[in-house]
Amino acid sequence: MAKLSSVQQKFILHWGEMGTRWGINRTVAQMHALIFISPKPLNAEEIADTLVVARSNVSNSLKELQGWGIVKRVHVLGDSRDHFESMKDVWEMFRVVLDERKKREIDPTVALLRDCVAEAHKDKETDEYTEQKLKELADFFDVTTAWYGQIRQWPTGALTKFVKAGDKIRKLLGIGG
Amino acid sequence: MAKLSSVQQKFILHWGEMGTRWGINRTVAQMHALIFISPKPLNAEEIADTLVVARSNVSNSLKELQGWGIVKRVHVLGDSRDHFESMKDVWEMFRVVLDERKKREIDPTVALLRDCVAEAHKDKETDEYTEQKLKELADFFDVTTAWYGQIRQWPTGALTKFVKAGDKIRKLLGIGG
DNA sequence: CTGTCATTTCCGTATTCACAGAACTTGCTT
DNA sequence: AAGCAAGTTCTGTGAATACGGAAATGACAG
Repeated sequence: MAKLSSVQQKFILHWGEMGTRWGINRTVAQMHALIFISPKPLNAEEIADTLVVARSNVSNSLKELQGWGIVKRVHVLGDSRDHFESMKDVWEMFRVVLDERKKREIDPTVALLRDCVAEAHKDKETDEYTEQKLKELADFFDVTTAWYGQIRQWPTGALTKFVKAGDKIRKLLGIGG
Repeated sequence: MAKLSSVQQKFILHWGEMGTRWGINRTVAQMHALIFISPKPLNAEEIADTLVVARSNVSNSLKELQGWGIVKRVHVLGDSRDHFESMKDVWEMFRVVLDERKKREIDPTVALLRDCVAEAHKDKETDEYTEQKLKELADFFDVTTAWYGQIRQWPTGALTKFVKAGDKIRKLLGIGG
């Protein structure tokens, strides 16, 4: 994988750009792309050579990816160096990322919103309207996270079934469409 | 709203941080927070004064927010200046943002992935495994976007019903849990 | 114990991005 | 038609972040 094919390059560059759009460092995302499409575990040097970035950069970015839980350190027989491979299943990979983002970002946000609502209710300076809007936001996150909590444990493939069952679901819930 | 209450400040700052985590400029997110919790439409100067940022910055950020479709220009009787207000309904607001992100980021990604898969299938340099993984990614996005296409048109409140109907849904889809 | 290889940490530089202020444009008012 | 107010665009500066290279640490073999 030292030399990338045109297709591999295209994908890795695009994935890097996607990363930046979602608050993920470009090279972290590129590294993830590379490891994800690699048929075999890669060591740090291979990664650095392939993407033309410094070893130190690779080291830090690998730690980041492992922090997200989507890349794991593995060992290759007869090679003392650390190797890295990606979580293989796409569905599980996104589930892991979403779980992590929920933990890091959504949960603290809901907590803060609840605090704000409580405080706003007491103080005199905060407008009634503001309090209402913050409450709506908090409720929104509560519902969506509860809902995510349900579907996250569906087996892979259930979502496809769900899409196909569209009408039935609507009837079951008694909603228009 | 020229002077912010402690609660308002806390929320606006947090929302700004959240923005950066999701690839949105901090002050753009702060401005959105401010406009969202404001009981009345705000003009550019008020926003600049309240958040202590330059008018030019406000002008650009407002354009950005309008580009996302979650802030609109409105007029106030007896005032020639432009005023701005946020989309009021939280659910619709997030629907709009998700639609936009799908259009800007997901759709082009799927298109690129399909290109990559097709090209990889022809060329000799790209590993079979890589092709397989890219296909899985593309399929993943196809299913999730189709699924989003369904629930995005559910009326507000349907998601709550959905959460409560958890078991029934699972049975209907014939999946374990 | 010593030397080698792999990895991580540290630090200064470089690149990128955000932003303020000025210049410019538009449109209204008289 | 000149002046003013509001809004936008442009440009240089500053801050934040990313990154490369050097130094340090750790792991192992002889």
